[in-house]
Amino acid sequence: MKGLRPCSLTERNRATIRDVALLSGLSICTVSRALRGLPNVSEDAQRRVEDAASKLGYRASSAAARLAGGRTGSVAIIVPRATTWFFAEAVEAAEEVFADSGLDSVLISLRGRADVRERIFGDLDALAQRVDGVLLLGVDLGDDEVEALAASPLEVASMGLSGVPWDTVGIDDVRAAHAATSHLVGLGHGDFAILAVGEDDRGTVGTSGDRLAGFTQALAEHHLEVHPDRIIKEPSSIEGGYRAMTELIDNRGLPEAVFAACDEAAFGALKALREHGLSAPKDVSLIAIDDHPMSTVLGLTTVAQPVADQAAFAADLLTERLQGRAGEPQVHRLPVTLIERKTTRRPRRQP
Amino acid sequence: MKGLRPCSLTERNRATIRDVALLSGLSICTVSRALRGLPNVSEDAQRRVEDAASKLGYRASSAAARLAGGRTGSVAIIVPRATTWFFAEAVEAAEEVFADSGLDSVLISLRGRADVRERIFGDLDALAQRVDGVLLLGVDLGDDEVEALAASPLEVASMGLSGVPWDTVGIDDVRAAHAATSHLVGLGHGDFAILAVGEDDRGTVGTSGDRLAGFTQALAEHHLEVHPDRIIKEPSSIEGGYRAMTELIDNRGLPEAVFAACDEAAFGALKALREHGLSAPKDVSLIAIDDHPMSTVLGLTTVAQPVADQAAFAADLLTERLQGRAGEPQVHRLPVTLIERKTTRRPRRQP
DNA sequence: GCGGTGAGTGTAAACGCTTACAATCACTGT
DNA sequence: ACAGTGATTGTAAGCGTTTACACTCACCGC
Repeated sequence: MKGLRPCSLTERNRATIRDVALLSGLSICTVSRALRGLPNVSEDAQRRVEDAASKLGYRASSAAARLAGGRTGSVAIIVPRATTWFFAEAVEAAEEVFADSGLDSVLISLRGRADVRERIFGDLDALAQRVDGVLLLGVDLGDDEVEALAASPLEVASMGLSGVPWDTVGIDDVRAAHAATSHLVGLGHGDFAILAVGEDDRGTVGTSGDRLAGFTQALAEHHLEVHPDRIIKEPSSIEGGYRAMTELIDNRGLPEAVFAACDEAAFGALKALREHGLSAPKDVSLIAIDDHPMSTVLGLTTVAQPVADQAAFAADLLTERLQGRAGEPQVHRLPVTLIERKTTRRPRRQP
Repeated sequence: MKGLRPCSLTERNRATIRDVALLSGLSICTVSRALRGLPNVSEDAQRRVEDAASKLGYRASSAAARLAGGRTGSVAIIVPRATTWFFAEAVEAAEEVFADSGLDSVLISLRGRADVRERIFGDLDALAQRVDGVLLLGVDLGDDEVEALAASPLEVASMGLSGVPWDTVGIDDVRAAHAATSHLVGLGHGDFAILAVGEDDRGTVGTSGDRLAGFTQALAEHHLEVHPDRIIKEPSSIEGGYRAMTELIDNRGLPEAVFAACDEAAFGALKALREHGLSAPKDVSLIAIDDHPMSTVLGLTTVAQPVADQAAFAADLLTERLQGRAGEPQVHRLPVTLIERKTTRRPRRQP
């Protein structure tokens, strides 16, 4: 207690840990430990520190803490795109969880820009310098990226990813697609198509791949085969859905029932239908996955998934890891529910 | 499983400014100056520093820079909500600008939570400790908040705010509403309503207030008065628009033409119409402001505003401020364009 | 009594940068 | 010649934490 010269804290300067030490009559070190809830602090000391800190309105400098080897107090939320409803919803839910834990959320949108992706995953050390952990929302990762992330000092959690060596939460996409398709089959349809399953250089993988699998599987269970012609590979977006449905109408022939990979693709499909003087469910049954807020407006039948819940859950898991939870990576699948609205119905059998 | 990780890689230490100094044969101080583009560095020194830095893959530690009184290298993007299309679009555009300038974007969503708002604006020092600047996207500020922000060391820029002592960009909401309303008038309608102009404890202010003003003004120019009954105060959301239109249909009587404060409100209105067996433009002309991606799907006539451009512009202004630009705060208004689609048409005059 | 133990506390050295201030050096005008 | 000047460079003192390590005391079993 002798090395500390009294430091008059003026009104412009924040109180430092030193001021707290002085006021509480303890050393900086003890204060630091007390503040962080570390062991080996007597109850008396703990109380004195807390009193002094609150009296001074003390708030630790994150910069100093970070530099001294502590944590940065922030996490990165990485998304492929930030503009779609799905990701906006997920980002906000995650941000809320982090904010409530006192963590700053650094948003990183890949925006489909290869240079951005490169910049981030190519230098994870740089990222690790600025954040403690990474929350991946719907980012499809290459093996090399998974490896790099796992090897980095960063804690990681993800949403909508599987087979990764960290905590992850999502829905069972195969099952969701299966449910949607089964609904279509149950209605009595006989001719099916699947819309807007995206494709990247590794083929139809990830979410799209799973949904296609669920679709195929459900049909197979009813001894129905899927003609390759009925699988329209377009991005899972309004535009993609629009182009896919247009292709169906113009060239491949309208099926009785259509399963769109996501609600937004279904919206695009609806637009294409309308432009051709067609509509659902009159001319075709249409179902999707998501339950976008616009789906209720358009009466779209869909398999609802809890987007915010998934993201919040994943954010929680990451937060816990950052607080030191150890153990095997967890995998959680949240349930989905079919919401029947007005774009699906039994086919009218032609005479 | 976290089983095998190359320890050597993880343990590796980054190059520090010291290493650069050593390699270049210059002092730390000179290196620091060279790296930051400060004056009083010879061309020779500059080159040597750059060579050494790139050879070592040097990246400054933001934590250390921050602690030493320099900049944090990050900015806060504050939004009232992150889940709507409007804000998602704006956030991503801003994030892109910041990322390209090497700035981290810390996302803060107010989420309508008073405690969050309090936490942020009540302790701007804490925020200033973690970010260099703040970008406000569509956040309606109280006078006290404007004052606090202006008094803080933070650089500030905003989108969709006026009368503030910092750079701001937006559209002319009065004029946009005027254009929308004039379109309705030009079509020959005689009975108008405005939907989903939000209201907070200070009355109808900000964007909603301006749009209401533009509406009233356009009608006044044609010697038309607005009955208070025809101003439906509800939040500018799908739900709000739905409730507003329902109120109109059920209780106040369907007008000939409706101006919704934003596209999403119009979507809600469309839903209400459909539920009553009505539709636009058959039973009512409907126009809004925004040009949401779903508007093309639904054929909504609207006044398009460049959301991403506004946000990017504001982000640019903030970036420049952070780089030392001085001068009077700038105010920019970006142009809007009326997009006529299928929810508006001339009234069929009853006999 | 005595080394051993462990909880509670303090000392001081990092952490990697910024920045006053001092130092150097070639010119300048007188 | 010589103080003055301005451009360039170096020295070293912080910035506010964390943390390895040392220290002080009961208190223990023997």
